[in-house]
Amino acid sequence: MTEPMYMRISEDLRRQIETKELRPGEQLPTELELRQQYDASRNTIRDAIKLLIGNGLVETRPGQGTYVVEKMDPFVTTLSADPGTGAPGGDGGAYLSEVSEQNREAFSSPPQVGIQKAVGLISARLRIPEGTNVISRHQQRFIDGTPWSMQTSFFPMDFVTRGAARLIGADDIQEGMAQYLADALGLKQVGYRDWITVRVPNSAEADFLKIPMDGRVPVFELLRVAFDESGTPLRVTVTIFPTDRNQFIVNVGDVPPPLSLPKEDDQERTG
Amino acid sequence: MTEPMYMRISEDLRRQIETKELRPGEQLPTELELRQQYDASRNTIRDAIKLLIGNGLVETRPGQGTYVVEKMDPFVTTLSADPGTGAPGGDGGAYLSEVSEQNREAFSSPPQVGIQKAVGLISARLRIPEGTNVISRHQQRFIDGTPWSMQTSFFPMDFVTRGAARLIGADDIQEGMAQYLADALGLKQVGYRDWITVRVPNSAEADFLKIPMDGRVPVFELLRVAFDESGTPLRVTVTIFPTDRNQFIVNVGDVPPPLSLPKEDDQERTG
DNA sequence: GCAAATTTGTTCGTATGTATT
DNA sequence: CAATACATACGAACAAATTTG
Repeated sequence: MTEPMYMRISEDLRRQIETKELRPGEQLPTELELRQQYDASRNTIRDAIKLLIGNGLVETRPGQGTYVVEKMDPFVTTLSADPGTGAPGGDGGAYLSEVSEQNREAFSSPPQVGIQKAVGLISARLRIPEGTNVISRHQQRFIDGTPWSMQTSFFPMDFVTRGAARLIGADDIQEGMAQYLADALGLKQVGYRDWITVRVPNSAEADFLKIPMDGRVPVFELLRVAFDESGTPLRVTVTIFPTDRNQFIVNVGDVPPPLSLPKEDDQERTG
Repeated sequence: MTEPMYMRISEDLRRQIETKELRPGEQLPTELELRQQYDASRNTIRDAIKLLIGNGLVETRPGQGTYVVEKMDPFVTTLSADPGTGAPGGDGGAYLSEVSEQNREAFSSPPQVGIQKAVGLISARLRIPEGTNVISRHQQRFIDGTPWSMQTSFFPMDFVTRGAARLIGADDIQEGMAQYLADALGLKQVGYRDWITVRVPNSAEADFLKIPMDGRVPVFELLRVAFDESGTPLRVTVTIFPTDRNQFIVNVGDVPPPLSLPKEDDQERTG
């Protein structure tokens, strides 16, 4: 009796989904039907479904119903690459190639370029005074037509005056940002630091990523600071990924290639 | 008018917190008071507070009230270490030393050791048949008295029969697991792969980590598979971290040491 | 194209349970 | 034990999105 009703309902529905009693793509009973099945109020049913959404097991479509998510393979971003070699995963340059390796169709919107004053976190990470102008480049990304991530990169303004004019152009930099900064300014990127946090989306993020704006689906915030040989920050990139369809992998040392893409989302009870 | 009321209330309260109008540790008005202030129902107030909890800005204490979280510095786990050198962050061995570097007091519960049958994800990652016996070692961890993470490691059963008897002892392995396996079995760990996902906690996790069990605070699930020189998995470790007080850092290539611990949680609007 | 029916989203009100002071 | 405050659960109404006739 100690376990709340919404949790028991959620666990029962989860079991049905994991045992394929409810198949991917299938519609769950409506809230009204579930209310009758479990003899609970509509709000209690909705509390139960919220937990399933947080687990990425179902999605709700207003006006239609609640559906078991198609086992859309989660997109896996590898944060660590062979140091020195190819561009790292998750970064602008490597995005398209990494996606195509997984037999998926990637698309990036043209960059929305702007100039703004660096404040707070951005100025601190770029190590420039608050209020200094910075270039921002914002892109929205899709995989197989599904909105996947939102990325904004920030560069010191003087990169442009020193010769990297394409930074303020609204065109993709095909060769990759690290390569372009090396070519245009002689700045050699030797490493980066990623900082991973989780929070609830703001309304702009929820809107683009097609996730509920009430916080049931959190987002990863990946903040990447790239450095040159002298340890000077070259750029700050913030990427937002919805947690219901994104995962990260970090390889350290010698590791064998993955056997296959993860296909199980099993919740092993580790407690 | 398009933005729901609970969201506008949440944003107003967030502004008050970020401008220190409501100071860390301070109690928010009670739900009843907020209901009067914003002329909203109690459920709407609670929806607004849910978003603040998801952002790690406030916490609710039943019977007491809702409080602005003390700017408990988030614990930052570094997933990538100098390859070859010290034990990696987040793993059992390095946990205590990494924490003390941040001037914090760490404590690990004695391991709860058991033998269970490998199923699903565990057997797949250890590359052993389903149903094979594995050793599990479970620990709960605290920092400065606050529950911080729950970790369970899984080892093939034959490690014990081959000489690693301490694996089934309920004592800490002080020298670190990688070192012990090298000493006892001659198995040399040369790398590992981390796989980061986010989900809602189960009731056991919510109970220990002192987070609401209704999914307002998600958890990181960090799955680490360590490999030896031949690419054979040595162990699988699953660690659960509540997202409201944990962050990860990944360093790739040459990066300068962090200037200081992150102290700002500013939500830069990146959209 | 429009209206009705269906389904989820938001908001209100109320009552009772549980934890803390 | 009583008071306070959050947690759970019930019921109801209207709005917004979608599908169907």
